[in-house]
This record gives sequence, C-alpha cells and structure tokens, in this order.
Amino acid sequence: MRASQLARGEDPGVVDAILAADERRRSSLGQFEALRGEQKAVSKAVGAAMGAFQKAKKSGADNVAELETAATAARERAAELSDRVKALEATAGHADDDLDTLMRKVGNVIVDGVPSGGEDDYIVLETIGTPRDFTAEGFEPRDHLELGERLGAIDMERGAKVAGARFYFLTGVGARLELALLNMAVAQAVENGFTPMITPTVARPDVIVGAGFMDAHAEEVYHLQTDDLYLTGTSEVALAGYHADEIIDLTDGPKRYAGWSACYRREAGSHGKDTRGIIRVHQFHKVEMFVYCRPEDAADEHQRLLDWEREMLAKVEVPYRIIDTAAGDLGSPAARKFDCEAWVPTQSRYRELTSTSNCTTFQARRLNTRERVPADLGIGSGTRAVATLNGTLATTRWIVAILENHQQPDGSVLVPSALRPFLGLDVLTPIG
RNA sequence: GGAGGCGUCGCAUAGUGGCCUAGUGCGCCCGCCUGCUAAGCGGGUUGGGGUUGAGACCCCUCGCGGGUUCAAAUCCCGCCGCCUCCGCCA
Repeated sequence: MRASQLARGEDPGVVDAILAADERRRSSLGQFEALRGEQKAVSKAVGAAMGAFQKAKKSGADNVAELETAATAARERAAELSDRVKALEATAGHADDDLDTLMRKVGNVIVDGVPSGGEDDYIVLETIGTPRDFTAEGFEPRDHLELGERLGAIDMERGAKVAGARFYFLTGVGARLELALLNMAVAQAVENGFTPMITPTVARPDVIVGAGFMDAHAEEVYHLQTDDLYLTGTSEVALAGYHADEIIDLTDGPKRYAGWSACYRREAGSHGKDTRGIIRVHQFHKVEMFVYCRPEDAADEHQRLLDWEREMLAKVEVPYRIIDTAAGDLGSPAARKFDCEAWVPTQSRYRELTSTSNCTTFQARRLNTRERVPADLGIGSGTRAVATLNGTLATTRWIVAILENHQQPDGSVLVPSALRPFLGLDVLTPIG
C-alpha cells in the first residue's frame, strides 16, 4: 500500500494513520460491546422485576411493596449504566468515522507492473497501423471540423447558441454516423455476450462517491442542486451502482454489461484546450463495457476488454497505439488502465479513443457489491467484494478519427466497410 | 403538486413499550424413519463487526438515519422505496 501511494505520487504516511485509527476503533468498540452486554442483562432484569410486580399488584399478593422496591432499584442501576453506554457508543462511532475518512483518501492499490510517475510517464505497449502520408498523396488534410461542416455533419456555432461553448449539433449524416457507430458497438457487445443497457444519466451522491468519481473527478461532475443529483460522465457510474448492496452470483462467470448513455463533463480547468470541434465537449454519447468478476479473474478480464476495444478499432480502420497509463494518471478507482489512442493527422499526434480500467475491488467495496466466497478457493466462507472493470467501445469522439483518417482530396470521406451496413452509405459527400 | 396506506428472516405472515433469545407456515440444506413416490420426525437456514490456538462466545442488524425511554420491530421526527386516489403536463 505504501509503495502504491508512492508510485501515484501521493502521501504514504496516510497508511500509518489508518493503522492507528483502526487500533483506536477496535479498542473503543470492545469497551462499548462489553458494557452494552451488561446493560442488556440488567435491563432484562428490570423487565422481569416489573412483570412480577405488576402481576402481584393485580392478584393482590402480600409482597407487592417488596417487589416494587426491587423493581425500582433495578431500574436505577439500569439508568446509571445507560449513560456510560451512550458515551462509549459515541466514542466508538467517532473512531469508526475517522477510519472511514482516512480510508477514502487512499486510491486503489495499483497492480504490479504499472509504470510510476505522472501523465507523461506512460509506456507504449503496441502501435497498430500506419498513419497516411498526405504529403505523398499530394494534399493537405482538413481537420474534422472543417470536414464535418462541409459534410453538413457538425454545427458548433448553433450548439454554442443553444447551450454554450463546447456544445454542438450533429446534423444529417453526422447524426447518422454517430448512431451507426454506437449501434455497431452495441452489436459487437451483444455478439460477445454482453447484456446491453440504457442507463440513467443522473445518480445519487452515494453512487457517484462509491464509483470513485468524487475524488479526483469532483470538479468534472455536474450537480443538480435542487434535487441533489449528479449528471454522470459515463454509464460506468450507473452500472457500478446497478448491483450496489447486492450479493451477486458469479459461479457461471463474469456479469458483462454494455451501457449506452449520454455523458456529461464540465471540463473545468481545461479552458483553451481542444476548443476546436468535438474532441473535448460537455456532452457526448458512449457505449461502455462494464464487468463484474472475481478478483482472481480481473487481470485476464482486463486483457479481454482491451481485445474487444481492439476489435472495434479494427472495424473503423484507424491507426492507433496502446499505452499503459502511469500510476499518477490512473484516477483513484483504477489499479491499472490501458488507453487506445488514435492518430489524428491534423494534430500529428495520438488522441485517446478508448480507456479500460481494472478497478479490482475498489468500487465494489464502496458500493457493497459482494459474492459468496467460493468453497474451492480454500479461504474460508462468508462474502467478499467482487472486482469491477470498464472499457470504452465507442464514443462521439471517434467521429474525429474516422473523418480525418478517411478523408479524400475533394473533402469526401470513405466509410470503413464494417460501418457501411450500419450507416447505409459508402461515402460521405460534401453538400452545397 | 395534494391526500392516504404500506415497508418484519429467501417468500408469506404474527407481533402496537419489558415472558421477543422476533413466533408460525412455505421453500431450501443436513440427518433419521419408511423396500417406490408421498408423508412423518429432529436439527439448521439474513448480513456486518469484535474476542479467540481451536471449538466457541459476544455486540449490532425488523427499509435507512436521528430522537424519546432504564428498555423500541412497537412511540416521535427526517429520508428512501412501493401502492391507491386527485390535480397538472410533454
């Protein structure tokens, strides 16, 4: 845990504070429980004494006065105990809260092999495909917004008029292109055994917190103050909350869901960054894979999610690379994260199209999603937290890579063949 | 938006301040009996936390959180969810 904190560039001293808080919690809880036991016994004696007194009173027995004295005496002893129990209960409660607060400060423990450091310390695992040489082809590539406007596919100006900066309309073939892309993603997910889901795009505070989005992402999340609800930045939030407070059955393998949703992000702190086009926007749509599996299977499942992302990227035929994100850039729920970044010709660099995270038991612990401990593991009985993982299958941003990488000198765009059945067009042609 | 009702063990229900250590039925699991099946008999059957070498023991948990009380499933307040009726509206 200390090593993990260091790799993330965070304070390892928190770990010692947690151990101390846990010790305080145990001892105060022990004291409280002992006295509570005593109080229960005494209180029960009061009940018995009162019962005997009432009975005697009714039947007019001789020892009524005697019994009344006994009952009153017992009651006074119980009253005295009650105050002490309350004080101890409060102490134990505070110790528990302190521990909880400290625990929430710590990000997930990273998987062995994750590179240390920050945003720029990623490792490139693989590069797939070769960027086109537009110089050799003899024309200057247009960026996705210029292409989109010529095609009648993207309208940023009216988006800003209606909803402000970083909002947009997808129009005509643009709207059809996004629907085709997302439908292709859902179709692939279903083929691979996922259950498709259309999710709520608002969530209660406890779900947002449980999914880990109030830590580093807090500033990114829209809040609906009147109703104390949050707009979700990904269907991951809703799908993580889906099995909250449940004991689920994973004996037949992982539970795999493919969430389709609108996603909302405030993009606070990114003023001036990617202001052109639809690379960085406040609202977009996404098909997201989300998996519940056993902790032992999480690393393998993570590779499978990456493979399914690669399957999707192959279908749109864009060059991309895969990176292993460094610890400091993981976000607190993730123990490991692989991003697939597509080549954007007009920026001469790779930009993120997908991201898959192994959150191990981090989200499940907070959202209380458990399974019964399988007997064959030989680690006792009871329940334990499951592992959760997520990965992108397609988003609105993919349109950027598709338009730019498949553009022709005349401003038209060839539709990748896998996408044609979903779109019903082989080529997008400029209007007017 | 207004009015009312409800939330108890996997399911169904009893319980309206102390003989509740939450009863009963069904389901499920283990065992017994019975030469099929069925029935019958006995035991077990929420989850969390703590003490412990072990076996075991203790504390919390009646939708959730507070409060009243010596004592709360039971009384009071807030929240969540479900249902019924009325109103309004894409």
